[in-house]
Amino acid sequence: MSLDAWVRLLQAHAATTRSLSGSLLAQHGLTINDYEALMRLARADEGRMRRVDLSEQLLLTASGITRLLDGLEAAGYVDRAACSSDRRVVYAVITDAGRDKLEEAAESHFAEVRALFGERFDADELKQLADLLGRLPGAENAVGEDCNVD
Amino acid sequence: MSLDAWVRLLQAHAATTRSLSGSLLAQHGLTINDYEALMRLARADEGRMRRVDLSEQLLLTASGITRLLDGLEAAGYVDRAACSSDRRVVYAVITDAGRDKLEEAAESHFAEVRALFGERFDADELKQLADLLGRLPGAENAVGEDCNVD
DNA sequence: ACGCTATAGTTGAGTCCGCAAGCAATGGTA
DNA sequence: TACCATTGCTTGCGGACTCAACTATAGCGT
Repeated sequence: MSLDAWVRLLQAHAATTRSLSGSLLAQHGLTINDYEALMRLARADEGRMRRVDLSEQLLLTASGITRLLDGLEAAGYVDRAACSSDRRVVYAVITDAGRDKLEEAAESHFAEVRALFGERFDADELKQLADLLGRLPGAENAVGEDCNVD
Repeated sequence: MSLDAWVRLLQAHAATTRSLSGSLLAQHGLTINDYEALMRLARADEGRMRRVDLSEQLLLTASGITRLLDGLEAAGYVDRAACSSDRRVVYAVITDAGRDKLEEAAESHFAEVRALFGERFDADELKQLADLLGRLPGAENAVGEDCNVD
């Protein structure tokens, strides 16, 4: 059995992410994970999530989320909010500034993703790719990004 | 157009790499990149490569390679060698200990990759996946890992 | 022979993130 | 009620990596 698939997954991801993450950072000062966090918060009920849930979706550890949100809070894109029913949890809430930032970043991010993938695959192939990759563990947390473009 | 493919690529890679890289580190004390570097050196002519070429294949910067090799040198898996025709280049040469380590690590790494992918895809799907991912930029540096199992 | 630019490599500072350890609140169980 | 394991979150430390700045060599053109 050839292990090409895995090696390509590794390499393709590294290269693709580097390019996308790089311009996101350069143009908007956001990490891929910053972006994903904002996106998830924006889509969540009342724009807020528990840190644990966020960490699960972003595949980061709890401490990783703490630091990620530290940055987003410092930038004013996210706020903290207490939970009335469980005093251990500290909600992360997206602010208006956060939504603005997300919208601004999404536009160019989408354009790039579309360019990268649209150039190389047709609709059927994209579907295949999504299907195949979707079987790998962890992929169940993936959410289509087209929901918030409508 | 749905961007699922990209999101899944991101998530699937993160999860897959975390698991594979984790056990490689836990069982053999090697990073994925350590492993890839040793593999590439082992396969190279005379077991040596210029640092620049290595960095291009591993998709790391020159400084990243310097530090990676620092570690492998300290562990005794890699040596330095001068180039007679160009005094700027410092070859990285895999040592016998390095080859031993690689062989040892490859065994369990393969088993895991095989388990992860073999469980979820049949031969045709693996081929499709490799083909599709191979079109992404950076993937041309991917080398099938089956070459050194024969 | 001189200077200029390009290339190979290293180093310092800084970022992102995981691990291990810790604290506080929660929800059983006795 | 008292205890205790579990859960949510934060913090100190360290690893891997990048970027920018630097040194040294190479290979021009003049």
